[in-house]
Amino acid sequence: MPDTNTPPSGPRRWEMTVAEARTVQQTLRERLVVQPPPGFSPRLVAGADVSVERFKHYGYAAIVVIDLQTMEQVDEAGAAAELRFPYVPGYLSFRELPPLQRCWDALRVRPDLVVFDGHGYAHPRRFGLACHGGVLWDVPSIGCAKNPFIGTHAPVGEARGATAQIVHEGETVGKVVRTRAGAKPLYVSAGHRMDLPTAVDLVLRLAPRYRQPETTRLAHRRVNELRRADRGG
DNA sequence: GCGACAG
DNA sequence: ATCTTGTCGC
Repeated sequence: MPDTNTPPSGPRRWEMTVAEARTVQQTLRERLVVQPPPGFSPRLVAGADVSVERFKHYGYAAIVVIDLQTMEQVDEAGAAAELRFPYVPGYLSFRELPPLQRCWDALRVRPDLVVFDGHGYAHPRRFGLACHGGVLWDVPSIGCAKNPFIGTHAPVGEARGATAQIVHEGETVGKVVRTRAGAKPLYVSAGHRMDLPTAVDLVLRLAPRYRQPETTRLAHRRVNELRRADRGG
């Protein structure tokens, strides 16, 4: 019987079936906090991302931390690891969190917020990657995906800052956010210790110029460096 | 039953 | 996610 990845510490096992993973999601979901801490004003913001070699089961993960005031990087950690869970829509966290966990453990600073490259609350069981990671690490988090997953939404305005609600099963689970005019919008949802308005506000602050939040851009650049540097060596 | 389906 | 160059546009 697999461990349920009980936070905040203890042995965590990732060898499990999709059915078992679903049970883990439903169990951990009860720990999800849907409001940010009182007076939440993050300074250290982390971005997490994973890169996978095509047709391989090897992944390169990275977490990069920036100071929101200066937008400058203040810490970073990377890790290469075998991905022991397949990509199954709805269970992305079980594939990406193991290598990201190693990055998290290696960080020298404790971020006030983590932005994940994937959905959070906008998930079939309301427990996407950002929710799972946030609960495991007990840190406020945001899900910021490049593509839609669940729900429907009205057309998004063309101007930067325009948004549209993502509705699923009669509930607003996230928002489509235009971070840059002329670019595809982002799909934002709350993770742990977070709410939708705060998540949208932070994503726009983190992406003043480019489509993706600065945290995601840096993490993405880092994992690709790790992947390219590893082949041939 | 059929199609859809984060990275 | 990854395979991939140049090219159109602000």
